[in-house]
Amino acid sequence: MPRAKQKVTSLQDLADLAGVSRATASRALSDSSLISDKTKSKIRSLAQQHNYRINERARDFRLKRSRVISVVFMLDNQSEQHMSDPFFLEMLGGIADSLAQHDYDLLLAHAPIENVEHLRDTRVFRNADGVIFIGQGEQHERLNALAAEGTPMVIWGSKLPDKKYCLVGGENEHGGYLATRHLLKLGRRHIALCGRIDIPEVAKRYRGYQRALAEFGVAERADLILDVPFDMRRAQAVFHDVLARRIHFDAAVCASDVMALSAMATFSEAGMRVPEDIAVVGYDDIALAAYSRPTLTSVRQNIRWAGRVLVESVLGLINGEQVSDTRLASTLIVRRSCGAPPPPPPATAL
Amino acid sequence: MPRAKQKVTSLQDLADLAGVSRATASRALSDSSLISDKTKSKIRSLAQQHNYRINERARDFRLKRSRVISVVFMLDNQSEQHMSDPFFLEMLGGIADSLAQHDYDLLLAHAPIENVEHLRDTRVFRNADGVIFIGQGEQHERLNALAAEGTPMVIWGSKLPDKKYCLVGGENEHGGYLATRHLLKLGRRHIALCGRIDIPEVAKRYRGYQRALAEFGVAERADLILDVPFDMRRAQAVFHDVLARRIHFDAAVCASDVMALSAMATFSEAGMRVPEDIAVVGYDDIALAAYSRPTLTSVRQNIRWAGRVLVESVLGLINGEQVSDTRLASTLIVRRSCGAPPPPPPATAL
DNA sequence: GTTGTCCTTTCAATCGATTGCAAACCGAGC
DNA sequence: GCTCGGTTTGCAATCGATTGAAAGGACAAC
Repeated sequence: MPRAKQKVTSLQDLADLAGVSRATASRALSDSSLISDKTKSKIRSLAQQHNYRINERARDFRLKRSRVISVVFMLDNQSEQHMSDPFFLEMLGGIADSLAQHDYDLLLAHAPIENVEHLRDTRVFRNADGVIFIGQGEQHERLNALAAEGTPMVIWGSKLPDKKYCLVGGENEHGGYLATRHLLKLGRRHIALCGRIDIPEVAKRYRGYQRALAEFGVAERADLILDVPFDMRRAQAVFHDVLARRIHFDAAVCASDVMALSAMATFSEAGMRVPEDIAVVGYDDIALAAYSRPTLTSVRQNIRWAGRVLVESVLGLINGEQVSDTRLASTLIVRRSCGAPPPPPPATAL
Repeated sequence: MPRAKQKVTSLQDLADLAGVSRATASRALSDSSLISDKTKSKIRSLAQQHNYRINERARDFRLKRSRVISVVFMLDNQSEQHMSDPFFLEMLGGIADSLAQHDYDLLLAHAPIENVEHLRDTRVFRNADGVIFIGQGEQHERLNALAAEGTPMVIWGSKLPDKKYCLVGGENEHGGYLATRHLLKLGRRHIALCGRIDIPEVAKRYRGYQRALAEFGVAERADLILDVPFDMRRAQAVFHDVLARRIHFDAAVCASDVMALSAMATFSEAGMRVPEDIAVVGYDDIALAAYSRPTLTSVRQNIRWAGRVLVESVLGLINGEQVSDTRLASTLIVRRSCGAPPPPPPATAL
C-alpha cells in the first residue's frame, strides 16, 4: 500500500526517502552497474510509489544536450502563404512521430530561401542538438558553410557537387523521367516542364525529363521549360501568362501536386479540357491528389518514411556515427483519368 | 579593432574578461538598475566583441521555465494519415510564427482522440510552460481535469457547459448557418450535413444548420445528418455508402474543405453533376479550395490569425494574466461555380 | 589482529545561469 | 579622521541532475 504521498520532485527528495545519497539514487535509476540490485529495486519502487519523474531539462542541462532537433523549411522568398503545401505537413508529421519515438523535441522554423546563415546564431542552431532542413533552396554554399561548423545536420534535397552535408532525397532524376515517359507513352509530344530549375531537386527532374524526351526522339523546346514557383498564387499567374502567350503544348510535368492542381484549374478555366487537351502529371502524390477531378497522376515519394530516415540520420550524426546519404525510391502512381484518351496513338520509339 | 577572439562561452568567461564577477555580468546583460551605466556598456561591448551569447537553456533551467509550448493535435482515432488536412498546417504555421516571435519553442505532439489524460506525465506537459490543443475531440471532461492541474492551457474548439479551460474558437453556429443559408438561397431544399456531431464544433454548426432550415421553413430530415469522419479515406467510404442507399439530397454542408473535396470527387465519380445535381459547401477555406474544379464555396476562418491568438492567450496565462475566451469571425466565401445553376428558382421564405 | 580485496555507497565538483544579502567604495558632512 | 548614505559590486546559495574519485564495509586470508 503506497504511503501517503508527499511531493517528491527532485532526486534529493527521493534519495532522502530511501536513506541514500543523491548519487546512489541517480545511479539506481540509470541502471548503473555500480549499484546493487537490492538498492536499485528499493529506489525504483519508491520512485514508482511517489510518482517521481526525473527532471529531463535538468539532466539535459547537465549533459549539455537539449534533445531538441530543429526542422527548417526552406520557403520561397515572397510567398505569402508560408507553408500551405500538404507535402510539408506530411513530411513534418513523419519527422514529428519519429522524433517523439526517440524522445526528442522538435523546434519548428522556416528560413527565407535567400539566407540560412543567419540561423547560426539563433535558437534554431544554438538550442538544438541537430538540424533538419527541408529543401536546399538555392543555398548549397551556405549550407556547406553551416555544416562545416560541426552541428549535426541533415538535408532533404538533391545531391550536388562539393556537398559537405548529409543528404536524404528522392530519386528526382528517375521521377522526372517516369513522369515524362508516362506522357510520351500516351502520345504527347509537347510536354511542358513546370518548376524552378534553379532548385536542385527540380534540376534533377529536368534531367530525367530530357532523358525521356531523348529516348522517344522528341526535341526539347526551350519555351516549354516554364519557371513556375511553388507558391500557388504565383504559380497560377505564370500559367495564365503562358496561356496568354499562346504557347502550344499538350501536357505538363509539374514539380508538385499543388502546382499540378493549380495548373489543371487554370487550364480548364481557360476552356481547355484536362486531360484531353492538356494532360498533367504531378509530384509527391499528396492525399488530395486522389480526390481531385480529374484525378491526378503523380510521382509518389514516401514522405512519411522520408521523415523517419531524416530523423534517424541526424540522430546517427549526433551519436557520432558515420552516416551516409540515402536515396528513397520514387514510383509513378497512374490514375485513370489522366490517361484516358490519348489523342494520337502511342508512337513507340523506345 | 576586436582583439583576438578566444572562446567566451560562459558568463564566467565574460566576467573574467571584464574584471568583474559573474553576478555583475549577469546583471549588466539583463539591464539591472543595480549596475552603473559605465559597467554595463563595458560588459555589453565586450560581449559583442567576443560574440558571446547567453546560454538560454541554462537560464531557463535556473528560472524553472522551458520556453516551450506544446501543440497537441487531436486526431481521429483510426485515421492512418495522421494529419493530412492542410487546415492543420495552416494553423501550425500561424502558431509557429507567433511562438518564434516571442522566443518560444514548439513541441509538436498528437494525441489519440480517446484519451488525452496520459499526456499529463509525458514531456508534452512536463517539459512545457504551456499547452495548446487543436480540437477538443470528445474529451471535454478530460481536458477539464488537465486544466485543473494548473498547467497553462488553451484549446481551439467550441464552448461547452462547465468548461474550465481557456478557449479560442470560430463562430461555428454562425458558420453552419451561413453555409446552409447559402444553399437554401440557391433553392436547395434537401441539404445534407456532413460531419461528426459528437464533436463540439460540428455540433454548433449543426445548430446553425437547423436555424437556417427553420428560417426557410424547411423540415429537417434525420437521414441527411451524415456521420462523416474527417479522415479522407473513411469519409469517402461513408459517401459511397450514402449513395448506395439512394438517399436523395441536392446539397451538402461539409465540416471541412477536405471532406467537401472528397464528397465532390465521390459524387461526380458516381455520375452526378456538381454543383448542378449536388451543391457542396466546405469549411475552412483552405488554399486549395480555390483551385478545385468546380471551385469550392467555403466558410472561412482566419486560421493563421487563430494561431496567433492561441499563442497570445497561452502566454498570457503563463504570465498570470486573466485571459478570456476569444471567438473569431467566420465569413462565407462564395465561389461562382457552386452557385451557377440553381435547379428550382429561389423560394424566398425569409 | 591486521591487511588486502572487492563491492557498494558517498563526497563534492560541475553544467551556466540568477539573485538576496553583505561588503566595498566614494564623496560629503561633521 | 571618522561616520554616514547611497551607489556599485561581490559572495555564495540555488536550480536538479551526473560522475570521477575517495571512503566505507564485509569478508577472507595470513
